[in-house]
Parts: sequence; C-alpha cells; structure tokens
Amino acid sequence: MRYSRYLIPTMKEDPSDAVVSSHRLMMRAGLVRKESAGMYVYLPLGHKALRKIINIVREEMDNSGALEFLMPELTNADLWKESGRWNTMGPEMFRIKDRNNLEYALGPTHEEAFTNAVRSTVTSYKELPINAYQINTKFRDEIRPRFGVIRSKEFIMKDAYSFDVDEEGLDKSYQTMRSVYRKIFDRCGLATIPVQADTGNMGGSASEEFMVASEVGEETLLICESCSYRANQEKAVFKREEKSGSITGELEKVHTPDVKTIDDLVKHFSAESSKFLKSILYTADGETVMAVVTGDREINEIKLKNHLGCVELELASDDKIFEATKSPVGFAGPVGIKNIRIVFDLSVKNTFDAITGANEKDYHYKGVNPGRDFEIKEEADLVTAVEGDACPECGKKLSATKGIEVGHIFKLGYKYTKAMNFTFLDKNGRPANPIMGCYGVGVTRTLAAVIEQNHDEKGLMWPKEIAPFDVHIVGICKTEEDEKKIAEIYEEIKKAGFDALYDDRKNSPGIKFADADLIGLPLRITVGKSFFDTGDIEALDRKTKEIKRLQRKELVPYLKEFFGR
RNA sequence: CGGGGUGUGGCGCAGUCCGGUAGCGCAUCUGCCUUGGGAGCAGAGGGCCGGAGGUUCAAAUCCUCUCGCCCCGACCA
Repeated sequence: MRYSRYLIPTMKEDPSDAVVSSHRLMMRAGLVRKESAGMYVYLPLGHKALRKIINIVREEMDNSGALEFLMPELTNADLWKESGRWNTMGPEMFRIKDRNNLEYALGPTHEEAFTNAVRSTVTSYKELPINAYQINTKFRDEIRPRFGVIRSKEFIMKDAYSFDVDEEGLDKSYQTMRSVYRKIFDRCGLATIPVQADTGNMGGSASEEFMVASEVGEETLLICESCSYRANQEKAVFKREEKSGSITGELEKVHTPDVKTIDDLVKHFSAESSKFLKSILYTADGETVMAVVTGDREINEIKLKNHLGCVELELASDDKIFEATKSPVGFAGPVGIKNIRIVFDLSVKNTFDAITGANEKDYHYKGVNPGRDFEIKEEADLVTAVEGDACPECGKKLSATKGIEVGHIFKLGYKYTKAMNFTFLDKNGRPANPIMGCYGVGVTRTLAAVIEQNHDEKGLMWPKEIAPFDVHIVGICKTEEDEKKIAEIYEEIKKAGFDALYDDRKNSPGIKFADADLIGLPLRITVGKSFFDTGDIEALDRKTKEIKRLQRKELVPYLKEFFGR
C-alpha cells in the first residue's frame, strides 16, 4: 500500500483527553478516532490490526473444533425473561422498544441467545458436545467508559458457549478453551497471567481470567510468589492466622460519644484495629442483613453477595439501620441482635475481648467474646484479601499487581439450560439438560492491551502477527527516476508475499521517520541516499532497534528470516 | 449517580478575573526552494468562541439554564 493512497491521520501532539498510553497512541498513530464517549471509529490502519486479531481468534477457535455462528444483536426480551435475567441484568443492558412496543436488549452477552439457538437445533446426545461461538459487537451501558477502547460502550468480543452431556465433558471443553486462550494471546504477542476469578452475574462455578499486567489495569490480582496461586482480588482467599487467646474480661458497656468509625475507635480505645468487630448492615434483595468482620479488614461485597445468593446488595439506609439496631449509624454490633440475619467472617470466632457497637447511641461494648456474648450461627469468608496475606495453598506471602482482563472462561453449569428448559435425549433415551461453559475474549480490548504492552516513547511496536503491515518502506529521493527504483523494491517485497506500507509521500525524511516510529511496524526498510550511493538498503527492527545493511538481493531472504516465513 | 475539571478553526492551546474589531503553534492549500530525523521563504483558506436565554450601546468574557467531554469513586471482556 502506498502511504499517499492510504489514510493515516497521525498526530504530532497527544490528544488532550487520552490518559493511558494505548489510547494516546491509538489516536496519534491514526488507528482510531473517538466518535463520542465510549464509542470509537476504527480507521483503516486500526481496523487492519483488529482483523488480524480476529483472524487469530477465529483460527484457533476453528482448530479446536468450535463452530462459528453469527447472532442477532437485537435480542428479544422474552429470551431474557425466560432465563430470569431481564430483571437481574441491571442498567448496563441497553433496552429498547420497537414501534409495536415490543422490548429488546442490545446484546451485552449471549448466553440466552446461544442456548436458544442450540436448543432449537440439537436433540440428541450424539450431536454433543458443541462449542458455539461468534465474533461480534457487544453493547454495555457502562457506568463510566474510559481508557479509550479498554472500556467502551460498544466493543467486539468473541464469545463461545459449550454444551456437554455431563460434567466430565464440560471439564474437557473447559480445558480445551484454556489452552486455546493461551495460544491466542501468545500469538497476539501478549503475556497474560491466568487467575482465578469470580463468576459475576453470569453464574457458574470454576472461572479463570486472562490478565495482562498493566499499570492502568482496573483489576487487582493477588499472586503467590512461591506457588502457582493467582486470583482476582474479588475472589482471592487467604490463610487465616491462628490466633490464640483467652477470655479475660466481662462484657462492659462504655460511653463513646461521637466515636463511630474504626479510626475513631482505634484512637479512643488505643487498641489495634483487629480488636474491633465491624458490623455493617446491608439490604439484600430487600432483607436487612448484618455482616460482621474484624476492624482491620474490608468487607468484600462480592463474596458477601455470593454467600447470600442475592441479586441486589446495597448498604442499608439509615432508616433500616435504625429499625434493625434501634440506634443511629456507627453503633451497630452483633450483641443482642435477634431480628435479622447475621453473617460472620471466618476470623470473628478467633477474636477475644473485642470491642463492638452496643446498638445504642454513643455506646460500645468491650470485652465482647463470640460464643459467650453472641452466637455465630452463620459464617463465611467475607473479607478482601490484600497484599501480604498468606497464600491459601502454601502459606507464603501474596503480592498484588494491576491487570487488564482480556479473556474470561468459566463453567456455567446448568443455569441456562435448566431455566430455558433445553433438553436432549441421552443414551438411555431420557431427557437431560446439557451442561454449559462460557468463554470470552475482549477483542478490541486485546488490541489496546497489546499496545499497552508494546510501545516506547516514540510510538507503537507491533508484534509481528498482528501488525497491520509487515514492513514500512521509507523512500527518500529527489528525482522521478529514483522514485521508480524505490517503487521497484516495494513491488519486489510485495511479490515475495510481504505486506508493505510504502511511504511515497513528498515529505521531508524527518516526518517519514517520525511517522514510521509512531506507527511502529515490525521492520522499517529505508531506501535512500546509501542505496543510491552504494546499494545499501537499511532494515531497522522497531523493537530491538537493530539495524541491518543489505544489498538488494539479500533483502527478501532477510525478510523471510525476520518474519520466519 | 456523587466529587473535581473542561468546552475557542482538523490537533494542541492563549484570551475570560477586569466586556470594546477572535489570536498563537502545528496541520491544510498555492508557489519557490529543500530531501537520512518533524526544513526555509512568500502568500492563502478555515472558527456565529458547545447550545439556549438574559444583562448591556457593546458579550468568547458577566448572570441563569442546558448539553458534551475528561478525571477520581460503585459495574465488566
């Protein structure tokens, strides 16, 4: 492709609204343009790179035996009502009505649609397993789109759904996808960290996310330095310290005016924060619930939500708190509370002589002991693991890293096939529900993550497999005649099967080099002064900055070697 | 949705406090010149200053309302 005939609107300066490197560089290198918040136009160069990623995903999926579908983006509300998610998906699902007032959702995910499609076509165990996928646009009304295409309202995702006859089959499908995902990200030139994850509102059991370590990542990962434990902070568990102690004091009510937060309490009682029991009231699907954790810990609302099995979980209003504890906010505690459900974190039972709210304005109890002063009827892991906690598997310290989630695989189980009554006839001629798995790759986000991981101060550094072009030819010459000679080399490279971007513009060399650095194709071929003097063509490896001087006949063999083709 | 910021040619910004003919750099177009790291000279085009209303002889500037966008927090590939 001749540069002069292509469209690459590079920018010399950073756009003012881009804060992360990938977003900045995608704008500057002319890959995308912002249309509006969370919506991006892919310009030819960006689209070409995106297509390469899509092709890799498609190839690997097809190789694994998965079947490609193309689903409607407008999904009928009835489908969502059937699974029960019309009410649970929440405001991030775009809902629209047609002229007849029929309701639809703009597909944010396609479990229902695929379950429906497969149920209407599969009737026998002989047709299973099936892994159905598509590469298509997803719509999500994000609370806050940001970081360019990393979090946008509209994005391209590869989503796959496996249907197996039994758990063993699902396990196989899941493991296959696991290795397919590794291959996909490998080929994209991305180093990913697989971590254990929460399943969110998709439902299901085992779940793994593929993370790209990055400063701008929105996820926090906890990684064990000595064993292989890696988990999303949402999900991470940790080994509890064995605490021993004994009950020394009697339960005593203490006057504590205006002492409400854990910080206040630490000062007031001059005791460590772990001595306190933090009691937080929530409204879970309308029911008031108290969660009790030690004062040194943060409640993990995802864990709490999963434990309670509720759909909506929010902090209880002041009214609800007063109703349950007969005191204003800040003085809640488990002692003497009978009317509501109380869930205790696993560490609570190991506290001795703790301090808690007395369910009375301006009063706390000290010398509170579980078992004696309140009963632990229900306990669960309710707190967020943090850096420095003990690994649940080997006991060594966990460290924290930020990451971008580019892929997510999980075992869904029977949630959708049961809710939507999808049955097949098994070997014995009996109806049974298939068991599902679900596997997503954020395709557009992968592009951003690749850039996040492969750039320098001058611009992009494309991994070979997904670079929009293989080589960038910079031609520098004065006469028409010389231009023809450069064009010959361009033709030769094309004929040899390499996709070249030939900068034939009549600009100064400085501009061409700067644009070549910014666009960042893997190899830059300069044909200029040295070529006309001595026949030397210069090949620069964008990543290593290594320069090779080649005679014309050496050029194509070098390209073959460089690209391994 | 809460908190903070910002809207002025394609891009980056100044001008707003203190009202008085809309500016700078880059980019674009024409001509000359130049060609190994964002050249030079001469000329040209392009903006109802986010929108609506108000105050005023006069509004980018002051007032009211509104919309967009960005950042920090609660959702997710």
